[in-house]
Amino acid sequence: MADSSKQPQEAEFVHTRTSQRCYCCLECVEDSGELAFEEETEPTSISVSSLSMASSPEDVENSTFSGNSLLSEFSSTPRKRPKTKNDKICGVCGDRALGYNFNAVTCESCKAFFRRNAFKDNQIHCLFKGNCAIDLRTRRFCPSCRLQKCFEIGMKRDMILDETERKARMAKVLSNRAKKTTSPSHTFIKTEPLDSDEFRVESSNMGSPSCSEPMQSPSAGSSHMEPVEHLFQQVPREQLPGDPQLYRKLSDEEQLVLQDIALCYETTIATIQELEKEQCQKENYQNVNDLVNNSEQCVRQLIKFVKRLDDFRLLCQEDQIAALKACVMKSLLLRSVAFYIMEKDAWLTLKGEIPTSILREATGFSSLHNLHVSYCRTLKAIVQNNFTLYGLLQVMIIFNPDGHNVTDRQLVSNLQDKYISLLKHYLESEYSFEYAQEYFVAVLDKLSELKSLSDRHSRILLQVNPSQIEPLMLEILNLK
DNA sequence: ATAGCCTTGACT
DNA sequence: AGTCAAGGCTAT
Repeated sequence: MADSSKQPQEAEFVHTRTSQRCYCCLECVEDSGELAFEEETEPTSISVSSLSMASSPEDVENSTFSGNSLLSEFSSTPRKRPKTKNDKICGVCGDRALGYNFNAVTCESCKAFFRRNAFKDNQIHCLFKGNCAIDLRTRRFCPSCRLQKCFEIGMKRDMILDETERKARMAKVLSNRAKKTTSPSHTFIKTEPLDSDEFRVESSNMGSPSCSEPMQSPSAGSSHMEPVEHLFQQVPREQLPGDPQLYRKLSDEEQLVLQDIALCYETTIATIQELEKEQCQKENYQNVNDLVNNSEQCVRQLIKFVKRLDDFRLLCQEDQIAALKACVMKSLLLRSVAFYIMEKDAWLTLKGEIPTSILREATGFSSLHNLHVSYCRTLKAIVQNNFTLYGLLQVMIIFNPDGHNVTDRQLVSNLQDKYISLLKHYLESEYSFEYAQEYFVAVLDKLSELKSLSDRHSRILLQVNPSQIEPLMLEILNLK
């Protein structure tokens, strides 16, 4: 999903992806974004939207600048590309440029510079007045001003692949290489499994990969947990009917959408799994402020996910923001399920495994803790590590017609319907018409349950001290 | 650390 | 097949 599917311009991005995968191709082909892109004639303008104070979307995502606005995250300010191959000039230093790098025309060296330094903006400082001239000769002298100029011309640091995406990319390269030398039978992501161990964590990282194991370690035996035998029981694979007629045959388009969603969700969730498992650092989770701030990475991943979701672009900008804000808490909860380790009653986080008890200790609410853990266990029993299901759930959460401040509720509802239907089809294709029903009901049941749990969590936000909350979280949770 | 070159996958 | 835009490698 990483790679060059990340296109430099929002308008083009929509078109590129939708022209192949989206249900609404006709609309997308003639999408006004594409037309606007062609008609735009001011190549060097830096759009200053009256609605947006941020100069670039990554201001939002990384929240290190002031004046953030989520609006800028979804606004497209297309610039026309240079007409010919050879008249490209690096927008940073004026050196010869070969093409777009991270959304702006730059030379190779500024491209590499940006890749190395885009996330160090608060570590490097100008030794002069912060307005050093940057040209081919002086570009090395002041990294701070060079980086600032990179941002000014529109370079986007969220286009730099993160560790997970890089690994995915390398995995693909290696897999292709292997294919060339050996047999060609390899699928990168399957959409079948509920019993899978293709949770692509290195096997040792998650303890036992099979969460359906009816075992509970002694350390996990808290009283609030349902016994495993009360959890959703999957139909053993050998019990499923053998006759292909009893399964739905997904259309090519449905398969593509499902694959896309699964991969999207997987890549935005896998970062943490790649990290080495360290000892728990409970001191990082002492109060609600810490809980909120430690969720920032998940919110960034959520933003990445929605940005890759074709249908999300069908919403107007205001609804995109509204839908995003409205789904944050539920999305975080869903992620907590994905990161939940049943055997240990813990979550895998950036800082290692954290026992779920931190939720009780940080908030002071053991009832909330019980509810949350119970939710993790019950949903995990259903979804296990199936990214297709997580992805579908995430999409259905995003397209919530009841979302606060959403204006075009009918459109949002229609989009949700589409994915509910896709979920049903998917389950029918995996578990047969006979068994799909109970999965379907179970999944939707958990989806509706999410609302009350999310409301409970939202209430503890009253405890936060806004002055101690990261800007992105302040904005997205409306804590300002 | 920088910058040029190379390899690669996605897309046209 | 060609183009584009990612990341990797490596001499400086």
